[in-house]
Amino acid sequence: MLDARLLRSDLEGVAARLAHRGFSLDVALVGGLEERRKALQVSTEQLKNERNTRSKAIGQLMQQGEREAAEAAKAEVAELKSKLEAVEAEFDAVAAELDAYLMGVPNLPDASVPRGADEDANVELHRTGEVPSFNFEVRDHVDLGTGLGGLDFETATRITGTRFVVMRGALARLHRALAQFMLEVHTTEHGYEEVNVPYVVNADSLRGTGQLPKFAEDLFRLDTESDYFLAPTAEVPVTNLVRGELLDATALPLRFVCHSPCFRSEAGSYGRDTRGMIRQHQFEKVELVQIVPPEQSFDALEALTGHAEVILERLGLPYRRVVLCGGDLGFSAAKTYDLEVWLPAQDTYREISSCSAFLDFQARRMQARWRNPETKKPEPVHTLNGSGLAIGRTLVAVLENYQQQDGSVVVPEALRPFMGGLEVIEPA
RNA sequence: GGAGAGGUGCCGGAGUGGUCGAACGGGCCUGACUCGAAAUCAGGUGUGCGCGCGAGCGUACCGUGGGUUCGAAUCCCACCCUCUCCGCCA
Repeated sequence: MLDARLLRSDLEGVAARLAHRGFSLDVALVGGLEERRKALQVSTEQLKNERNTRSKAIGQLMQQGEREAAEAAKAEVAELKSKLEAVEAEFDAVAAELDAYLMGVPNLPDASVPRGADEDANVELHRTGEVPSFNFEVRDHVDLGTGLGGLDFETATRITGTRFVVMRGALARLHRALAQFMLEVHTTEHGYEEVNVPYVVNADSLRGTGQLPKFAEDLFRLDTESDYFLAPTAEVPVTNLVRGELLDATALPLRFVCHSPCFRSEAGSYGRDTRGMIRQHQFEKVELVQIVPPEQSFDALEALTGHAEVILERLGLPYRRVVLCGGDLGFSAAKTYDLEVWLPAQDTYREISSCSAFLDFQARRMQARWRNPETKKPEPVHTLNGSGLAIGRTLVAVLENYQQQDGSVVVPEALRPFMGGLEVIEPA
């Protein structure tokens, strides 16, 4: 949610900034609604004031035993009341319309975000790690995983449907080792508190982080009666830890790391990444979330992205960092770095982590505040999150980058302590 | 799932139709006393929204949402949550 005051004071400026991310703000609509809202709010509050004052007077008349005067006053206020109801109904309608529109308006891109319409305009910032060269025909993770007897897409399809996978044996263990390794690094080296949260979240939480109201079709809803949804990312439950809170300055920054499954309907991505584990309805992720004082936001984004990069580096996976252009920015983000890992079989870099600063956008929706010691006033906190990392895609990257000619896969050294010292996963 | 009790401010806890944003106690902050501290005394101490350059004023908020009423923390309805007991269960 954008700052209503900013919207009022500089509607054109806001529209211009939103245009950078390809969103066209309906200036006439917002301006018109805002004008009506103001007039209606002022007059409803005036009428309420009058009603309250006169009702109190009636109370006094009653106590003084002046029944006739009281009855007369009641009749008058009753008249006032019907007028108030009409104005208030109009105000409610206008306020609801304005609010509904604004809940669908994305965050302002930061000034440092490159211009551009889509991912082609994203800017690569650096590449790290050596892209491996193979003197044999590389296999993709599907062939490798199937050959190792550990990835089974057909059985998953029988159990559930497409875009699910069954992992077995050493690969299931490798998958678990990745999660453990990431949690271990982030908790012991990067100062994150591990949290375990519900994977089913309510609509208020989803509105708070920005998945609702606009992106309902991307979510799995448990049933039409309740407002329960499967979490599409731990960002939702973890960021909402502070929803409605007024935090003391000494409590910040908060850093949370959470390993969780993620559920996405992937509506609208039919035909994309249909092979393998790249795009699944269910996958696991280790998520990093930070709640910080406003002035620390961008430093925290650099730090958090760096924390995710450490995982890639320790695993010896080549990757690059790109900064998303305005047009490729997610709904709630002001600035986003994507980390893309090298996938030999696709001969390209693929997203494995997305790290974003949301500034006060989510906090405003969530009413997550801190007491600024300078102003002594409650102000929205700033939120950030990033994958540290997506586990399924990391598994894909490990398999493909560490494959051997005979179809075996070398276990990256960093993972061996989590796999009982196993060095190589041999074909079944 | 069944039966009962209950949800009030930072905490405890009053308040069952009128001047209640809310007694009282505790906590916290400021000041006085003190060399300093304790104790004591005095004062202060919520949040959202709106209007206003501002001091400030208005409005809303006593689990949530509706309703009754001139007026609701207080009455009515629905829902949510917590606790106790029973049932079931990892």
